[in-house]
Amino acid sequence: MGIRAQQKEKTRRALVDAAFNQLSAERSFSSLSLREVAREANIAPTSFYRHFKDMNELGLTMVDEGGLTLRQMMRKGRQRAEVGGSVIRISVDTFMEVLDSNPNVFRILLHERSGTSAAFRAAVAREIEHFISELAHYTEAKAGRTPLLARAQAEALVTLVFNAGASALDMKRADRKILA
Amino acid sequence: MGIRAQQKEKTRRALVDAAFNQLSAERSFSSLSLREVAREANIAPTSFYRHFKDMNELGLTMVDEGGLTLRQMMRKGRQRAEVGGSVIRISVDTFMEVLDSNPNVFRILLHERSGTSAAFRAAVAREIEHFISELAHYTEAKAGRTPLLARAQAEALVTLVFNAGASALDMKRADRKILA
DNA sequence: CTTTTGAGCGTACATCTGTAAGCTAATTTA
DNA sequence: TAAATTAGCTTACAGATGTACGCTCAAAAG
Repeated sequence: MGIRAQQKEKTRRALVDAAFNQLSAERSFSSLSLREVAREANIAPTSFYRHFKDMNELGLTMVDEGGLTLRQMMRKGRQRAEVGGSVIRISVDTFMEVLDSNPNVFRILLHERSGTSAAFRAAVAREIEHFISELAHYTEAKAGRTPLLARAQAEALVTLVFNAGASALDMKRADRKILA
Repeated sequence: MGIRAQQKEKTRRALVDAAFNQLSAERSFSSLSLREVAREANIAPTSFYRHFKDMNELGLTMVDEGGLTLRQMMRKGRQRAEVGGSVIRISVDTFMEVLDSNPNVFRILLHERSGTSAAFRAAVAREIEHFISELAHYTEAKAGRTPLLARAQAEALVTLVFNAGASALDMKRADRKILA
């Protein structure tokens, strides 16, 4: 990759990271302005357009990237669990760890799931679907579930964990343990 | 009530209604501006302050009012069901009707549940808690559930229905029937 | 009847927003 | 080496926002 493309990628990353860093319990993606993100990334507002058509495009990138990150962490968790223990227990625990280390990644999925952009909602739904099918395939292969049951259980688990995750975001560590 | 208080109440209603009417799949409460709401209610922007301290206060009023409306409709549904039929079936059907006739009331609860204001999230959580305990009391009294089981079932049902409701918002009537 | 209150208005202002236009300078291409 | 490309910048502008201030005039209070 040429010097030029390399630098461009770096700035693009700075934009994505800046946006993720600005997310918090009090700040949703849709409340971020293009200028704020550019400021945090240390580029001129108008340079933003060299990387994304608009804030919407940035947001969709973040949803995709965030979903991928989350899935990778969950996969890592399941691998660690190969040794033994219930899939559910492991999944829940891993998820709680994710919540602790990457709250903003979860936040954007959670918030935009019920957001105002149909494209966002669809993107989040797609990511959640990935979670479900990965988990279902896992229990099918490892625990010998029938496809139908595996799917149904995975769906229920992901829905529950997602909702519980939302509550957990507002909790202190001690209360999270009880919730888990 | 004096003429004056009467007129004030009328304007206040106009504000709340204006805000509800501006909600849609593409427009969340937090994206509404004070000026937009005032415009829709046909008052000067600065007159808004005669009724609410800020947009936040309006929003909390809407969450409270919306939650109340929803609960009343669900109660009506259960009464209609006294004649016979499963509580679950009736609850789900009633809820779908509500979604059809008052989508914006549901929208604000759904969206602000994962919103950026802790006060909003708490308010929504309180409303959901109301739903749960009302349903639990009902099944306890009518179907003879033990308190613990009634509570657990009510919690699960409300969570599931709420999530399903979110999906249903994006569906056409035919698909909603399948979901129900 | 006189005084006080307060809902609603108009004006004004500082601040922020997205984005258009055009330049610069370094990299890439030919 | 010369020409073309392009990431990032500066300047600029029109529009929107929240809200301070002070006025009016009808209703309420005394």
